[in-house]
Amino acid sequence: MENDPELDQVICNALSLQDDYPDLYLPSSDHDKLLGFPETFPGFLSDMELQPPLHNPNILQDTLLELYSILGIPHETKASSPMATMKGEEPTTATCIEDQPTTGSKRHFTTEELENSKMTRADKAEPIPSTSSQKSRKRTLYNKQQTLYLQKQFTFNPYPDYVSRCSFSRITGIPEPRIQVWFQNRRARYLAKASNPQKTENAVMVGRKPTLLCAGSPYPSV
Amino acid sequence: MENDPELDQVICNALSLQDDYPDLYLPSSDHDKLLGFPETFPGFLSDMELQPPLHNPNILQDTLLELYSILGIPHETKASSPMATMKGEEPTTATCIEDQPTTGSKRHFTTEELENSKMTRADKAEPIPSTSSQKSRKRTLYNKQQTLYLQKQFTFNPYPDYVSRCSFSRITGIPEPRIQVWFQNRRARYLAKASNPQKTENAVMVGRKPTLLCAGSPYPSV
DNA sequence: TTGTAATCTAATAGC
DNA sequence: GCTATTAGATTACT
Repeated sequence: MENDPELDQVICNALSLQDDYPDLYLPSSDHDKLLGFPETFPGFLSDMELQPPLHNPNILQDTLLELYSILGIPHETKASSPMATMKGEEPTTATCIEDQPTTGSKRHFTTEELENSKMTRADKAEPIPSTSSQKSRKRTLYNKQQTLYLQKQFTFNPYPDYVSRCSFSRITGIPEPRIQVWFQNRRARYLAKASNPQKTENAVMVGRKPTLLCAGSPYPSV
Repeated sequence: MENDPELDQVICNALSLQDDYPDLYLPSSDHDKLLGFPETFPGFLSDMELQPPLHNPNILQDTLLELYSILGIPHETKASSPMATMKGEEPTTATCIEDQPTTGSKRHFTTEELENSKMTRADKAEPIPSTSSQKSRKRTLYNKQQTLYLQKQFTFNPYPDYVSRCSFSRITGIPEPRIQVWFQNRRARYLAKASNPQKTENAVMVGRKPTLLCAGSPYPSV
C-alpha cells in the first residue's frame, strides 16, 4: 500500500476537492439551493447527460467513499458517481500531484484556502500578498472522459455562464472553479485572437465576449 | 530597430496614453486647471515625492520625447519625467502588449476611444456598442516602482479620491483613469469581504467597505 | 519539451 | 464603487 498510484490519486482528489468545497459534506439540497440549479439546459447537455439532474452529487463524499473502498474501510455504497470518480480504463484518470505522494498524510490547508471559494471567484480574492508561502493549488489532471466532455461543450459555447459551468461540474465531477479555469485556458489557447477578424464561420457564438467581440471567431473542432 | 522591445514599449506607451489623453499636447496650464490640482497632500505623499508639485507634466509628450530620443529624432529635452518614462533597471518596466510588435504602425483608435476619457469616469460612458470592431485597450504593465508606489498608497487609503489619484498620476506617470482601475482591481482582490470579518492579520487591511464609512474613518487625508 | 492547470492583473460591462 | 468576467501573460508541473 506504500506506493499505490491509484490510492494516491484518489487521496489527492479528495484532498484537492476541499479547495473548492471547503464546506465538507454539504447536503445535496443545500448545494442545489446554493447553485440555484435549474433543470433546463438548452442543447449542449443533450448527449453526454450521464446523470439525471436530480441532485448535485457530493463530489468530495463520493471521492472519499472511493478512497474508503480502496483502503478496505467499510462504508455504505452510493449510487451516482460523476466522471471524476470513474476510474480504471484510463492511464490518465483524474490525478492530483502531491508533494509527498507516498504518504497518505492530509494536506495542510492554509486558512486562506479554507476561507476561499464559496460561489464566485470574487470571494476568492486573496486578502493580502502576505507571506512568501503562497502554496498554490496542486495541479490536477482530468481524464479523457472529462476532457472530451469539456471540449465538446467548448465547441458549443466557449463562454459558458455560471449555471452551465455548474452543470458541467455535476456531470464531470470537476469543481466549478476548475471548470472556469479550464475554459479560460482553453480560450487562451484555441480561440482565434481578436486580431484575426476574418472567418465568420457558423453561429456558434452563443455566449458573448464583453468587449472585443470580434464577430466570427473560428473555434472549430478543438 | 526591428524588434527592439524597448522601442516597442515606448511606442506602445505613447500610443496607449492617447486613450487617456486624447487632447494631445494639452498645455500644462490647462491641464492643471482641468485637474484643479492642489499643493497640499496630507501624509501619503511624503516619502515618494519625486517631483515637486509644480506643473502637471504632459505625460504623453514626455513619452513621445523619449520615443524621439530612441529613434534619434532631434527634439528639445524636457526636465521632469515621471516613473513611467524611467526605464532600464527593470525587465518589467511599463509595457504594453501590441499585436504587431515589430511594426511601429500607429494603433488605430476607434471614435469611441477618442471621444472618451475627459476628467471623470462618468464621462466615459460608451454611447453605443456600435460596430463589432471594438478593439479594446491594450493591456499595459506597470513597472516595479509604479506598482510599489501604488501599493503603498493603497495601504494608506484604498479609496483615494480624484485629487489624490491625480497626484499619483503625476508621480507615477500612469494616467489617472488607469490608476482608478488599478485601485478598483486592488480593492476587489485584496480587500476583506464584508462576509469575512475575521483574519485581522497585520495592519495592512485598513480598508473598510465604503458604505459604512461614516464617522471615524481610519485613514487620514483626503 | 510539450501540454496544461494555476495564478496574476489590466481592462471591461452591468448594476 | 462593486461584482463578475475576460484576455493576456506567466509560472509550475508532468
